[in-house]
Amino acid sequence: MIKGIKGVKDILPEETPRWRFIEETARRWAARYGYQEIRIPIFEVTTLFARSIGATTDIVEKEMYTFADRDGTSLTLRPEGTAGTVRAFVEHNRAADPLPQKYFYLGPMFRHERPQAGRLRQFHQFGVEYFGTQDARADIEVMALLWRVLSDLALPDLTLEINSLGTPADRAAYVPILVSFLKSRAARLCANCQRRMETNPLRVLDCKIPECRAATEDAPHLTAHLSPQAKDHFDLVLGGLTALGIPYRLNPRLVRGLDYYCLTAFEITSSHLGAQNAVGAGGRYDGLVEVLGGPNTPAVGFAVGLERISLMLPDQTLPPSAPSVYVASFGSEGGPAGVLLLEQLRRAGVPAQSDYRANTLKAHLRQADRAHCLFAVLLGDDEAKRGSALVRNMKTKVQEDVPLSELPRFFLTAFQAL
RNA sequence: GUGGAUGUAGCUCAGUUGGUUAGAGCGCCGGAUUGUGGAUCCGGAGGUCGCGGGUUCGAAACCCGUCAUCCACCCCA
Repeated sequence: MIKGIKGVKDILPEETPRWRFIEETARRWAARYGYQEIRIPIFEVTTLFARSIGATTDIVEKEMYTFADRDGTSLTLRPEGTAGTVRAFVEHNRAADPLPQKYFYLGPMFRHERPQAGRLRQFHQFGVEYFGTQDARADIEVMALLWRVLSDLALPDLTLEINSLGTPADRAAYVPILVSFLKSRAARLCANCQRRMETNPLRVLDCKIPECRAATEDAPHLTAHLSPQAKDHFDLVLGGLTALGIPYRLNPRLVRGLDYYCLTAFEITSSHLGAQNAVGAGGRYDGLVEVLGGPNTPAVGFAVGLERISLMLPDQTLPPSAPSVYVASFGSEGGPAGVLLLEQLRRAGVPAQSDYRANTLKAHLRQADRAHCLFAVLLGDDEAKRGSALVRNMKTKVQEDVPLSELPRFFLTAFQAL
């Protein structure tokens, strides 16, 4: 038996309604905030990701699905959506069009990791990118949009954590201060953090090991070393969140993994997700457009994991499924009449189904029950002869005789009344 | 890439110190009710016991290997 690829899941019909609901909610809120959909390719030239995400990040170093095209060009399945969106922005010279520009995307991403709860090799993200202003209100808007989507979905126990990574210059000035502090505590740090001290000192602050956290308890905070501009920006962002009634928690240890972030960095976590507790994350990446060959264009954005949302989405949040009619036709005259009726109902816009295997009324009604149909149309030879059918309300069991020609209108009005 | 747990019917799981034709519940199909669903009762279909090797008179069970899934580490959405 040929099986699916490790970490790549089928989304079966039982689950597609919840996915559609999540996607529709995301689209609805994106539209309300004035974001337009962009559809970018699922694969790109490898160097795009290496350059934008950062050559030394885990994603680029060991998690990309990379393969050679026939001419030898190295291609990669997209591990995230920002790189492609920015590439499209630059390639189509969108910066020449009026700014700001606000995009959203929705779709599969690929990372070669060991699967785990809330982590797959093909997973799905909803993300937005706001191009063209450094104004803190853009940061606020993006976070508000994310908060609204997740709140609308009634996801439990969400926390918005926020930090400022400062400007690149701020970080350059801060890192030596942090490193010298870490060196003084090196003995108390785990082996990983000892290594991270060299490769990515900021990450040491985000280590989950209690000993490391204790050792870095009184580490100097980046937020205490912000330039005046960065500090102002951060204060405006926090003030804006408060004004909009969006609760947040300052997390000076929060560091985003991707190279391109600056200033605002945020993450929404939930305690209902197991070890992978981040639902979504984002931040500002003012330098990225330029890095990818475009004009200097500030930008903010976020991405959320749809699998992680789905894991948390309470069933009660889902809207009820669309009402449907079951056609229970049988007999030498009822059978053919049922086939016609099915087609007429469907063409009139009434969802209608039947089971062609069923030969008895009992079998038909069992199917109607199982399919949760609101009505069953009982159509045997007697009914076919007189040109009508019995409409049975599956809940109340009340039956009434309705002429065949009037059935489409009958159901349209019945469904409208729901 | 590392560690741990688990692989028996479509699903959830039993299966005694190794011992005949491998079981249950749910689900599915049919009957009891020759034109009325869900409940009940009865019957039926459905299995390379993950795969390969080994030990043994005999393996679902024990050993080795392998694959897969899940969870965790790493990292991240």
